[in-house]
Amino acid sequence: MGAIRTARERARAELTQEIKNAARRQLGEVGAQQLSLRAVARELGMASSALYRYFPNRDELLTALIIDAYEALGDAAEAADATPPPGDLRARWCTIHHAVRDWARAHPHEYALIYGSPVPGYAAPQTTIAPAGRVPLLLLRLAHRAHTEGALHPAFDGPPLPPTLAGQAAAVADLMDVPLPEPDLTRVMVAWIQLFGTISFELFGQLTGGADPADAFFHHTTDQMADLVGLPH
Amino acid sequence: MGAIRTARERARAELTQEIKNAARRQLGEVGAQQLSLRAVARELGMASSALYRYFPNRDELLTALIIDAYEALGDAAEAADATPPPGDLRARWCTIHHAVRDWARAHPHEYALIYGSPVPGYAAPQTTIAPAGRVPLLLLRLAHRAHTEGALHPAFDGPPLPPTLAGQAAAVADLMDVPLPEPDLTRVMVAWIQLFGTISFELFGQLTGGADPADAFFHHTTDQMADLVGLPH
DNA sequence: AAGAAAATGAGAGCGATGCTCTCTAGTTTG
DNA sequence: CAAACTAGAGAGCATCGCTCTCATTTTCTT
Repeated sequence: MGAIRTARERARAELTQEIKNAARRQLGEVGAQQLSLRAVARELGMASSALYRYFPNRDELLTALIIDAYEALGDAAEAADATPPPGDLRARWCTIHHAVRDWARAHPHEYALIYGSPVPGYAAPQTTIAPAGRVPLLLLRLAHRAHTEGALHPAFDGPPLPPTLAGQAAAVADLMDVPLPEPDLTRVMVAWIQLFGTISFELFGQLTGGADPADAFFHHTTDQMADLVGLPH
Repeated sequence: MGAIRTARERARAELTQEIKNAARRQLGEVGAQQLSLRAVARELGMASSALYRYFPNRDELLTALIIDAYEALGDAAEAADATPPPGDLRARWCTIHHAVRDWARAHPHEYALIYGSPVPGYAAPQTTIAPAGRVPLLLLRLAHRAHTEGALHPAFDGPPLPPTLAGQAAAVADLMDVPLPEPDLTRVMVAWIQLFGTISFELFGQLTGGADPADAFFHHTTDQMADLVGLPH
């Protein structure tokens, strides 16, 4: 399967990559809105119509970039997660958080592509769901390990879960294969939203005039969310 | 100043409004990306070039819509805030949260315009800052009133504030004219980010397969954040 | 090995966009 | 009333996404 048989297939795979690379470069320069197939073709020295042999339309190219971005972010988070001692769950939690933020600030347009407003009339295809779940999965597993070690002690209980929410949380636990009690899982979801909410606000300028630069605030909320979730010190 | 002198000025003011209205209608139908000046001009029965007498370019039109959207959201939040008994701070908190979510779901494209990824190469002009602060200001004032009544009791303290963050929080308190202790103000910021982070995730499809529909989750986190901030029951 | 089939790339072209320029008709101001 | 200003229309430019056709090259089948 991995082996590429004919020369044509090899050339096709390479050109597909080169197109994505050129597109990603332009994405970083002018943003998704201005990304133009013709400009990509120009950069590669080919006719614009030839691009349509590789991507049926502009949206499909963007979708490919979206998936790549999710994977790159997932890679960055997992690589960072491997740095601290595996048993130091809080250090791993914080390291992941900062890795996500660092990646977002290093690739703002790619971040905007996956966590900004989706292209209108564009529904995220099934293929994006799995890669999009990598970061929350990391966080869930950390909490789960703390839980199995009996070391998960949330800062406060909060209101009890209504049945609907408990059911959804159980479904997520099942889907992700992370058997965490519903209230704990819900708290991780809150922390997950806080993580990306903070980064989005920072990148999209909502923090301007408030907590900008946001380093201190981000560091603080990362810790606070670890407390909320209940990771040990 | 409010009085419009000449017939020409009156006509200009009206046409400016009609252009914005038509643009807002199209925004709701096709989204910001596809919003076309020519289509707006067509709808109004005028030449596309005539639009440029009113808005120097497409971005300026969008900026006008952005400001209107912030104001509409602020109006919705303030109107909702006036519903519960003024002394029931927790009810007001929850009502504001739900009003913001309801407005966002009723006007997803306008929400995406102000809380999605900003148009690339587009910096939010100064004129958007004040209207953008209306919702967080409401939340801050609620917390402040609870504080002056001695009724603000956060669910947990969390880590102590580093000096940088304390300074920024103090600056916000000063700017917003809400003299709230820095740790309390920081907690309100967390809740504010949680509010918009949750709505963005819901609207932009990140919750798909997890907490979707998000009613139960949203209700729960609203309450949880009220606990975190320390509003009385 | 030879011929059929499939994939690839180039070019022209369509309808549409944002925006500029020029010209005309009308309004306001001194 | 005349000069200055303003609003609108129309033509035009460069660009875009995308389609269609045609020639060339590669692969598959016999």
